[in-house]
Amino acid sequence: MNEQTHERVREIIAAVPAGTVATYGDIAALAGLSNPRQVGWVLREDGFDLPWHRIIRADGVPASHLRDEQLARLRAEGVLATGQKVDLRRYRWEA
DNA sequence: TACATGACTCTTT
DNA sequence: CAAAGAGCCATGT
Repeated sequence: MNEQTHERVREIIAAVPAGTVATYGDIAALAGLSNPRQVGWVLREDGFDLPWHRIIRADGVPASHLRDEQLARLRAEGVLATGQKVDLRRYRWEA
């Protein structure tokens, strides 16, 4: 993994404002990555000090193993979810 | 080098 | 609306 790219991903995620969400694909595109899976990789390896709960899948559902925790944190920021899906049209962050 | 795994996404059934 | 398949790329064994 490229160091610069890695840092760029971290910066972008850190820049996502509270009360909004972004998809893995969004972050990947902004960071210049072709594959969204790389974003997930960065978060898994080095995302403990980042607002990881604001990063969700393209269908509005958070990663399965973090689903509950993420939805809880988002709800606390004012991001409401229908069932397990967040309304991207309303909360999606745009750079 | 080859194969499996995973915080993904898109298209087609 | 749910499920399946195919791309995708970094890592670990």
